[in-house]
Amino acid sequence: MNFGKLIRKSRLQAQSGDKNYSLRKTAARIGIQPSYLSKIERGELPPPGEEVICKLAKDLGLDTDVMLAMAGKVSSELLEVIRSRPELFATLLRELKSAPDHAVLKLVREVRDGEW
Amino acid sequence: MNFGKLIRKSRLQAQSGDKNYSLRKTAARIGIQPSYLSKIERGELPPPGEEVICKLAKDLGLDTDVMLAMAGKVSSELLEVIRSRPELFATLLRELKSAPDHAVLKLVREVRDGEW
DNA sequence: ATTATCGTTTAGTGTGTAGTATATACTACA
DNA sequence: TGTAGTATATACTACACACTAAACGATAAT
Repeated sequence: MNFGKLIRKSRLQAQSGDKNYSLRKTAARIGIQPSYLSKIERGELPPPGEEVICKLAKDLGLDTDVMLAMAGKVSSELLEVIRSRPELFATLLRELKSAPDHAVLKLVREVRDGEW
Repeated sequence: MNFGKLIRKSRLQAQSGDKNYSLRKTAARIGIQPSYLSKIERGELPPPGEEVICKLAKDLGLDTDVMLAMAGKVSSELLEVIRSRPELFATLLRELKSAPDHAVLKLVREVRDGEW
């Protein structure tokens, strides 16, 4: 499932229960042209920029980070986290590159429990 | 200290012990025009792209991730790590955003000791 | 029937990124 | 004094990104 198809699928699903999810209405809420959204959904144009992706994800109830990833991007907020302490986070991410999900999740829990 | 100044400082330092670190020689090794390197060092142009930054860092013995951060960038390798499991790493990074260095380092050590 | 809404088509714009190429000017030294 | 090495100035290129605007044809509602 690529970016455009997922957007269209989610939008149509939303539309089935709420007629405000037509392509035009959705585009209007997001603040883009209907033609642009149409082309994105059909994959005629590549995914939009971060701001538009975030608005779309929010509007359609999708995970922002996943949608950004599908678009080949990473949230600028996360980039800033890395840039603020590049050596530290570069090391951590490289170590975790091939760690299994549960190992990463374990770390998340540890941090969440405030172990410092 | 900004990107250009650090490059120039490091290059001049290297040049004091090895005359192959003139602007021209360095640019030639990196594979860019001397004029371009000059402008970058003086901040007349913004920092170069990832590839050139990496070559420069390597050539001058600087940390690649730090230099990328100074240029407002993050290694495409690390971006790929995040994009491969966006929910997981987005959560982790947001949790660690305001964690002190030693807490992050502790995690690095844990992972390094292979705790899974 | 007509007007409203729908998705799509066609054509084009502005901005940023990542450089190249060539010419000029300074400085030391042999 | 000329020439080798150094830095800087000026001008330009090529391409990707992130969209806008207007009109078109089909379908559905009033």
